[in-house]
Amino acid sequence: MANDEGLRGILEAGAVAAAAKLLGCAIEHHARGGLRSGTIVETEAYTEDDPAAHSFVGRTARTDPMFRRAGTLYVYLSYGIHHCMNVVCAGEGRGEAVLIRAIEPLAGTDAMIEARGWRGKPAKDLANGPGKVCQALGVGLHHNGGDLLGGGAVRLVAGPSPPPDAIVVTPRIGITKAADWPRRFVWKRK
DNA sequence: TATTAGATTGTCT
DNA sequence: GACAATCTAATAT
Repeated sequence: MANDEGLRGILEAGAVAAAAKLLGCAIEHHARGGLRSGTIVETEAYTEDDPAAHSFVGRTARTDPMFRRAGTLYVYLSYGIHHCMNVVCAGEGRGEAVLIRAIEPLAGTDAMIEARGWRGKPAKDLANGPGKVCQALGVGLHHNGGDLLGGGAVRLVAGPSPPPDAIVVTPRIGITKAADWPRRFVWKRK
């Protein structure tokens, strides 16, 4: 585990390395209604040489935060209805980020269920997808460009690292380019 | 339980 | 005008 300074260093090391080490860390959203947080259990790395990455096309108005310094929160809207959150990695102008694909509810589970209209279904499936993570945590486009390490409403908190043998690397899903790149990291528990 | 098809909005060419 | 880093629901096994 590491403190905020340690986290920043991990992020600056690059998206691939950061994706593996972010497993076990927690995302916190400090809102008026209460604290909502979850443990990161699935990530996906996007680098500047990745055809599937938004940054591959170049820096645009939408992907601008992705080119900022490590620790920046990058939120984008997908398919017009779902938003996904990323942790910007590397350094200024690099265009690397880690997509938070899934978390395990830690605190404020009731608020998540109510926000998502989840009706008595297993909490395990409450945020097991990129779009669900944002919706469950209440993270929206207005958080885009924020600093996860700067004490904002949305924070990244260090947590216990899962055992190396519990980390599974698999091909990516839901994209049309370079989908077979093994850059999806899943914390598999037994 | 696994697989297939449809929905829906912003951004880029 | 077309595409996109997805989710949900319904149908088949």
